[in-house]
Amino acid sequence: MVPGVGDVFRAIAEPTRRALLDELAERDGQTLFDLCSRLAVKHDLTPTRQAVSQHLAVLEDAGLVSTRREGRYKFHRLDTRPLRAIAERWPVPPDDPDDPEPREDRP
Amino acid sequence: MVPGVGDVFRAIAEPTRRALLDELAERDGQTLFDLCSRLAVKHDLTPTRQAVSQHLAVLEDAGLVSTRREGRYKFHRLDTRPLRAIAERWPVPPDDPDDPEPREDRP
DNA sequence: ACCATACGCAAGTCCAGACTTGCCTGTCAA
DNA sequence: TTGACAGGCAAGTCTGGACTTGCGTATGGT
Repeated sequence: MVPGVGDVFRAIAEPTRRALLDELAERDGQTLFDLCSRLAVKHDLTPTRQAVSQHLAVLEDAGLVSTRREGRYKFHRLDTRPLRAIAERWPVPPDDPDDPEPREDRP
Repeated sequence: MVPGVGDVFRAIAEPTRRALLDELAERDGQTLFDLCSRLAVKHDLTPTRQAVSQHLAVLEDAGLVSTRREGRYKFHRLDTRPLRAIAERWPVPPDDPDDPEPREDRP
């Protein structure tokens, strides 16, 4: 498929998909089953294998994940470059330490 | 409401809301009606006033838009700081010019 | 007082998309 | 070949959320 960059924004709108990106950021080249078990153990997420597979497809569509087949395995790799479009679209001012502003809710 | 930063990711997943952010990035302090007409003229989007109002509420929830009441007017202001969480969560490598990678689909 | 303006609230409709279920294909090892 | 394993495909369910409709509430002008 020619990368029309199937909506990066929509891709990262889903918590499970964000967790998948987190996992891949920590360790590249994981398989579908690897990611399934890591989601369960580290994120308390227990979607079915097919659900995860569909999420990975969305991420791949968005260009955020690239894959490499090897025998019966399919390895997944994170590609953060599409995220650059966000930073470029709405430039963020430099961080101001004493600025009581919302922080993200991650563990 | 205490800013739990009501999902910044979900907020920017919607095309109309992204257009609203674009408008506010270009000109701060616009009212609901201002934004409605600009959406129509510049983005070919014609949602009803209520739809836009609801979108703005979502953006405000996410901390991406702050508001200031003045008489019967309510002015909206863009705040990109919550977007910093995205850049920090998945660091983007420095730009490599000869790198045939997806670009965004904006006009 | 009156009316237009600027906006909010609440209930209802409707569809994209997240998730499941069931079955199928391909790969490797014994 | 047989079985286990890694993954894909397709159809169906169901819920969140985008959008509309209709009415209500302030504010400001004349």
